[in-house]
Amino acid sequence: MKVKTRDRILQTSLALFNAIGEPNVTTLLISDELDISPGNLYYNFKSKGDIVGELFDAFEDEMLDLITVPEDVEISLEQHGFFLHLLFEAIARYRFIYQDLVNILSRYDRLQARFRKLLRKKDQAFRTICDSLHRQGVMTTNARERDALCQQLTLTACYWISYDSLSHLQDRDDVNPARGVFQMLHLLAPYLNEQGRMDIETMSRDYV
Amino acid sequence: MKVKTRDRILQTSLALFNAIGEPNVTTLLISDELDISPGNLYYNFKSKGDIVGELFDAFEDEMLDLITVPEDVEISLEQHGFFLHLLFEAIARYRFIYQDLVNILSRYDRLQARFRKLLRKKDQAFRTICDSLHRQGVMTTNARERDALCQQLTLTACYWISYDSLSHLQDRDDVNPARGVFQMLHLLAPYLNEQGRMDIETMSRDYV
DNA sequence: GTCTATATTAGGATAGAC
DNA sequence: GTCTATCCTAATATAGAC
Repeated sequence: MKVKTRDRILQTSLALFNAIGEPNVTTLLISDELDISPGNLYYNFKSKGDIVGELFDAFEDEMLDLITVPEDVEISLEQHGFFLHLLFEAIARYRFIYQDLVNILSRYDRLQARFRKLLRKKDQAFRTICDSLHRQGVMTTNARERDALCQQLTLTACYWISYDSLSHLQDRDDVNPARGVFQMLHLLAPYLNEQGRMDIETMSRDYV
Repeated sequence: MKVKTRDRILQTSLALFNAIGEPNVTTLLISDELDISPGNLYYNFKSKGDIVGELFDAFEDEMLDLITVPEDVEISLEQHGFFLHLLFEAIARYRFIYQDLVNILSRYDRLQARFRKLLRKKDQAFRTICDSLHRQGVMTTNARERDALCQQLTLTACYWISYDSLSHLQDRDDVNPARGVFQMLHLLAPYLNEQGRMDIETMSRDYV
């Protein structure tokens, strides 16, 4: 059975947004890429903003799924690394949001509060993980250090992909989450015990 | 003597760009704000891109001035704090560049290489400072830690202002550099000796 | 559901009078 | 140097036939 036009529009829009930036993608470009007419596009979506909105819905769903970390189980460093990997993959899939964040949130202002909420939840997730590592004796921080660290993790998760494509003059297409995960783990490193630091080294080696 | 129209255009454009984002500022809005005609604006500047270009020139000058750190003098933690303060002030003055970075660099592509160069120089400046702190025995890192740290400092300097205005639902106008400086110093903290960590605490207290 | 053709705007930019 | 009037283009969106 054929994929519905509506879904093809979403897929192609996402790909184009990620590739050249949402503000640079016109509805005409999307329909051209799909070999359909602009009229057809507008039959399926009331506006370009609706396409963005629906992609954001999907993004939000994936994120919420991911960053809901249970508070009552202990999390190993390795699990944390895996979590980061999934997180950076999800971000990469919807990187258009991150690459023009201020612009997009200012033009589609219903998205602002929702994105902010995700940030807060992400921060909370990192906090839960840090606390778990602390309880296990893998990590040592006081409350202020932990808060600054988690804030730094949230910021880095948010902007790493932009920074990475800026400094590595690479194709906007092939994004390797490994460097991001690596950088995030290195933020934890100074607060880990000897064993933890060694684990991180091992993980980074297996990774690249 | 009156300020030249040309300069007033630059000032007002900068203010508007910072306030609502460069992509949202039309040439008509600029001329309206100044109570001059759009024709007058175009008499002084060939295009909107030229205004952006000239503001970028000024930004580049200020930055180059700032991040040229001498390698043969030792730098105290306090001096480093002062340097960061100046850096964040300069970034705040030209925050429109940072807030729509990908977008602006993609539309005015002559700026890309130049911005990248600034990033590299900034990274270099941090490296010089870290090395000096290391020589003074204030800071201890191996080469890899130092590189990851400097990269993290560069990234944070670049995006802190966006992140800050995102998480603190504040006016885009009043930007306090203190939080940014604070966050940057806290990235160094785990690698400092006892005295250094205490100095940072003192500095952050005096600061807020 | 899909097309073609067209309306509507808005933004960047120019011409020519003063 | 400054203004008014206007042009050009590109982008969003709609109408109506098939």
